Amino acid sequence: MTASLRSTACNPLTLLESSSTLREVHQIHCQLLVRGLLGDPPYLSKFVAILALSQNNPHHLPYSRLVLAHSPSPPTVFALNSLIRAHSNTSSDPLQAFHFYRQILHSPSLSPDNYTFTFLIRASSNLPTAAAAASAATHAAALTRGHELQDPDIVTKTAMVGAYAAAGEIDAARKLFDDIPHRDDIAWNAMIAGYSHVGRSKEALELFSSMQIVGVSVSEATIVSVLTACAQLGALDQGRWAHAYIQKNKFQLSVTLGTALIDMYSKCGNVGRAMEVFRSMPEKNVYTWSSAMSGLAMNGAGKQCLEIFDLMEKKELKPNEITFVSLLRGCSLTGLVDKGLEYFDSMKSKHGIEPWPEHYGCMVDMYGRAGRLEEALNFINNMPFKPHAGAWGALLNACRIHRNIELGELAQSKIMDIEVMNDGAYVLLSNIYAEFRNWKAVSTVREVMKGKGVRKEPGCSVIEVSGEVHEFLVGDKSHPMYCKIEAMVGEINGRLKVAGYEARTNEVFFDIEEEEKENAVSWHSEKLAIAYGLIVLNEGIPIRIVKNLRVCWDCHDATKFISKVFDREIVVRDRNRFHHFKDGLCSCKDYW
DNA sequence: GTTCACACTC
Repeated sequence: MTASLRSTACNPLTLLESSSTLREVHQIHCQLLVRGLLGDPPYLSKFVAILALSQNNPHHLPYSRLVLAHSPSPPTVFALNSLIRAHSNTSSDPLQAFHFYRQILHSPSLSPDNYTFTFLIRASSNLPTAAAAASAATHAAALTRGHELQDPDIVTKTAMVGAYAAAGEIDAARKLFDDIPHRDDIAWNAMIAGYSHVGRSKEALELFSSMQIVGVSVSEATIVSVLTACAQLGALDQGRWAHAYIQKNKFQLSVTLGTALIDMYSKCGNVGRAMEVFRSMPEKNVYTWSSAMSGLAMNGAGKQCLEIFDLMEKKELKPNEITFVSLLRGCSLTGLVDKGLEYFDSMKSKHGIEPWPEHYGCMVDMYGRAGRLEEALNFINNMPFKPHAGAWGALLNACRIHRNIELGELAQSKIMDIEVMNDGAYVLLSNIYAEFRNWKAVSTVREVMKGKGVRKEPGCSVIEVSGEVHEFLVGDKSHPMYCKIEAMVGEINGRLKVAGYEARTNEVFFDIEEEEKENAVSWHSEKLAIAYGLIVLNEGIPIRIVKNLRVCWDCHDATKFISKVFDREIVVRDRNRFHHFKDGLCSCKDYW
């Protein structure tokens, strides 16, 4: 042993930080007892804190609780704060944090401080339900105001902004944020992250530009949230800008930042660039690999997705559940059924990972898309737990693709047993009836929906033009350039007709309100967005659209024609994958 | 001490 190592070893607490087995911890604990160091409350607190926050072994946290419970001297706020922090970070039971909080409140000699509240708020935001988290956050806020903490510091307030956002109370978070007198960069980051997190991406980007106008410094965390927002919106221009910002300001390409970049490029349809980032990253973790795989899968590069996974195995990196969701989706979207089954079986046998309902859903989807409906049904019937709505949903979607009414009706009724208000299930079933031109059945489904108060989620498409995001809804007339857009849709329809395109109206009859039925085909939101793109984007610039729902057959056909007739590349990201349209063809090969 | 990354039948 070298001299420097020996001197480190002399400090038991330093040694404790790297201990990964309970045996080592026992030895250090004994040593401290023998040397009488634990009689000193600050020393004891430090011991408890290091142990509680150690990520080396899941048994360290319970052990730290025992140490504190059996100590002769009363706990300090520091020790209890550390336990609250430990339970707010990693514990699967954040409610435990409140147990230690009560201990502070009940002790006559202790009172909570700003640290206590910061960690408690963090614990609140990790509670399982949004309602619980919201009420806990409110509680913490009330306590903070009622307490001698008349003026909670900016750290506590920032944590509260994050807690409200995590609870889905984003407007309450914004109110808190606006009330912080001297907002620092971290407070701005928390608010931007909050918007990104709940999917209010446009507001995230708007707040980011205000942040720059005010002149607050931009950090890695800011850019990560901005990239997340760009990914959700499919805002490639702004995402590229953020990437350039990273390079110009010489930010280190950390694992988090690189992963966010991969995700952004993938979700903006530029998977080639995503893979360049992936290859250039000096350090990667399971998030990085999973993101790359998911990006390849959603862009239809199933083979490469599998290659990445094989490479990961070769490097003996441990995949997690999400890696397998990405992998199985890759297999599913490219029709690699047998390979998919092999991977699915290897989850348990080779990697010791118990499949989630989502993995079963992917398998059902995989068999179903391939037209192997009986096997898909078998897979559902042999699930080790009660099939969730998603498994039946995958089957129902397969029944739509492969036109199977009987099985479709079964799947739909199973979904109704689980989720009465599942609008997607009604729409899929009615689309199956429509394929068979059974309008009576279509209108029955419609009546049932009406009777139960189920509404179809409205279609919405967004397009980014020179860094600005434009949103279109079905039949939306609110855009300032609506007149020109309307004229362009007319031109599109005219030129498509000449080119031999015929509208398929089967599916759309159900999609919109009765009175709009006539024009429905022309007015699906992506058509408005494409028309707008044709008006404002110069020739040769691809039109990129992001849609919240699945593309309907008609729009898919029409977009193929548009790509040929207008000689324009069109990239559409629908609810779960990309369609790259060029010269009258689509990258999905009509398989989605 | 506070802010940041992967998926999900649709």
